[in-house]
Amino acid sequence: MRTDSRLPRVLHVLLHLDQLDEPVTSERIGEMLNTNPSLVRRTMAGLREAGFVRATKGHGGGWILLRKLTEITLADVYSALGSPELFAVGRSGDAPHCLLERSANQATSAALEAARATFRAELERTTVADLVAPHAEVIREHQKKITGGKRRENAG
Amino acid sequence: MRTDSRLPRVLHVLLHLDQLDEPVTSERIGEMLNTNPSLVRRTMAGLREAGFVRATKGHGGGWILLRKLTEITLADVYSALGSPELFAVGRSGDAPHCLLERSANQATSAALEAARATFRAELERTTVADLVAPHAEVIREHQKKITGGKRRENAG
DNA sequence: CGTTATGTGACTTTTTAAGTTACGTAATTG
DNA sequence: CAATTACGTAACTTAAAAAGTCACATAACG
Repeated sequence: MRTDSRLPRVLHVLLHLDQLDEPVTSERIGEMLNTNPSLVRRTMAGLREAGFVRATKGHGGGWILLRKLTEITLADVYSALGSPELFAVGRSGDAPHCLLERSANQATSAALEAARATFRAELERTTVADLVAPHAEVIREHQKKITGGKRRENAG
Repeated sequence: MRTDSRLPRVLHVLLHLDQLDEPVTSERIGEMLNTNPSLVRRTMAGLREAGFVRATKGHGGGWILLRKLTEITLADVYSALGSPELFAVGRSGDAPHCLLERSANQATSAALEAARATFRAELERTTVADLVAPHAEVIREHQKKITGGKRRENAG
């Protein structure tokens, strides 16, 4: 399969939504992600169902954040995407008859599950707000330029 | 892409090779793996180049183990396969211009790299011989039946 | 020499995310 | 109300990589 890039993509979107007070259309998000609105809507659907964002229709509609980024972990986001398959490597078959094949599968699974646990732990201990913490200053500068005089409250 | 099952497959093969004193043809290995000889040869090529096995041509030819399974770690095997891409999940692009996208990518990469390190560590601390340690007794019994009275071949 | 078996290149199949198209539904504006 | 905007979603196409297949050259053995 092609590499699944939904996680970094929606993280990217959440960070942008946090910077903009008005609803952002799928069209504009599509430009940010270099893709089209329909795919954006499909990808964001999980986040909507999870209650992290809301999408409104009609004029002035689009996507808005419902929760602070400090209250959303990467694990939450990953789950909202349906917990996509993490690995490109896997077992050789389901419940094979051969004992040796089962041993080979078990060993492979053990290593993969250990890796998955590390991945989950890493996602769980990181909030979306944490992503930009290292760049907080740069981003704040950048945001000033964008929003000009308008006042804005930053989550995180 | 389809799930990469080369690691468990070659582990399975190594375990079988360890049980059989004579060279095993790609044809027979193909039966064990439910695939065809050509794919077996391609998959095993890395193990040959790494010096773990040798393939001999002609009558009575086939694959034999060159090293003890206690001396081969799963990490060795994985490397011999060319260290296939572990993850189905990945970043969203290469060196994106947008700062927020980069942050999203970095966070994703951080979690993936942590998971990869765990995977590697797990592979490194396991030898191929370890895989069957839990089943040593059962396998020893099984092997007796196979090599016992009749000279007979093991399926799958 | 004939048979067996590997080594390898070229091609097809399979699988799944990504991408695309189309259209229904809902909300806002005039 | 009508037009426009924007989401929601179904259906389809594209892309990429492992798996699978086929063909054939090469080498070893008897």
